Amino acid sequence: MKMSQSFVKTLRQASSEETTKNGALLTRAGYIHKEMAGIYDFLPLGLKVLENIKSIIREELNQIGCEELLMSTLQNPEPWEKTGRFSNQQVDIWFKTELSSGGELGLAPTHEEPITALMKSYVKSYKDLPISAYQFQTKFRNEKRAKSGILRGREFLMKDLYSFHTTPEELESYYDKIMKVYQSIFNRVGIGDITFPCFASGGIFSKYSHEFQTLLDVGEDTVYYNQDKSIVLNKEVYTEEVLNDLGVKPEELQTANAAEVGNIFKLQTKFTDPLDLKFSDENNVEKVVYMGCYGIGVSRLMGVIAEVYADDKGLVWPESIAPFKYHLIAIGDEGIKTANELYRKNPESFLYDNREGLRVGEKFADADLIGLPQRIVISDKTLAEKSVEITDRKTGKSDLQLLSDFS
RNA sequence: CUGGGUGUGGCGCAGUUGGUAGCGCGCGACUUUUGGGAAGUCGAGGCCGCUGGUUCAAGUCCAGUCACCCAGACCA
Repeated sequence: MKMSQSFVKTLRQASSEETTKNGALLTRAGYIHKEMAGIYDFLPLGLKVLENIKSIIREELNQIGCEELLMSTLQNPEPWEKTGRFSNQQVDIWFKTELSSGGELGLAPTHEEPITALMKSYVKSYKDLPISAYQFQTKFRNEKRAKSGILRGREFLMKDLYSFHTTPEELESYYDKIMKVYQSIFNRVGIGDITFPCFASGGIFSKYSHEFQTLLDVGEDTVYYNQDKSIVLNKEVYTEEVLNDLGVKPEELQTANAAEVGNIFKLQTKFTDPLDLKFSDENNVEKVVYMGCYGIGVSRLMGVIAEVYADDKGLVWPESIAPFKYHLIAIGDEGIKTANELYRKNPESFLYDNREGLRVGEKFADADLIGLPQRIVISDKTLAEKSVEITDRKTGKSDLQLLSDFS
């Protein structure tokens, strides 16, 4: 991408409304634009990061046989009424709207009901199971208090996966499988070492669930963990009973702030029962389908990663999700000529700061702010060595590398 | 939702006891500069969140309303 061709501009100062690193830096660097509290646009660079995260998730899920689909945002109240979740008393974060004919609709805050209803068209026999289907979808939740940049929004991108099984045992082993896949996803996006499966409340679904919590100062959750972090539990389930279940004593636990980046539930028949999703077994006996659901807040994850890696100069992206690998800056006529050639050969790899009339200092500052893994500078100085200068964003270390290595 | 705070050019802010707005950055043009956010000259840009009220006169006072921020509560 050539910066001269982008409508986006970096900002020296973020709006004072952005009080977190992720909100302020993503705004300044031109990744996001705020519409309203908890409602953001993703600009070209931000979209690329989102897409890169999605690709990693997609790869990992497809690898274990999950199928991707895309469901509707507008929700028919009918299946939700069968589980009691259309009522504002039960679920108080609905955005609702209506048809011109007067009928009521909801904007999906999640998709357990519609996907269970959908599966009724396709699940008849034990031969049809198991099924696992996921989507990347914009969810709407009328949060009383949106905050922390893109960490808690009213409109956000979520990956939601649902699995359907013939027995609780099959659900159990699938759940364990997803747990491992999630670890792998969080490793690949660069936060594996500070992200842990965490015992949490099952909410209205079940006694316990697992959250994936990333240790983070601005995280909204408080977690307790032991030394090697093999046991992590959310404050909301910090009771004597739970500590006994897990076999830990209070004095063995430390506390930290954390952000929930994923959550997995064994729903059992919580939804399949009221929505009447059944199958016939080998003996032609009708049974209720067992179900699990597994979420990752994709846009939140982007914010968490920004927050985790950012330094005082700006963003620092892990290479796996960076919008581009290289930030290209040319100095002098010869430098520009060489940079143009380099860019032409492989435009996908470079964010090329070819803006005219800027001093290099500004370009360097913007490169630090935007946070691509490596900055490449081409000038008379480097060309004299038939080289380019490569600076690692994270360590700040510079090296000359032969120009020929890039062709 | 409860408590506190804030709304003034794109962004950050200042506006004394009421007398129809100013600074910095950014933006545009030109000149000189050019390996870490340059300098000069000229210039554009605001019915002060919105509505109503008090007053000869409201950015300033009063009431209402909306939005945003923080803390808490909530969070499938």
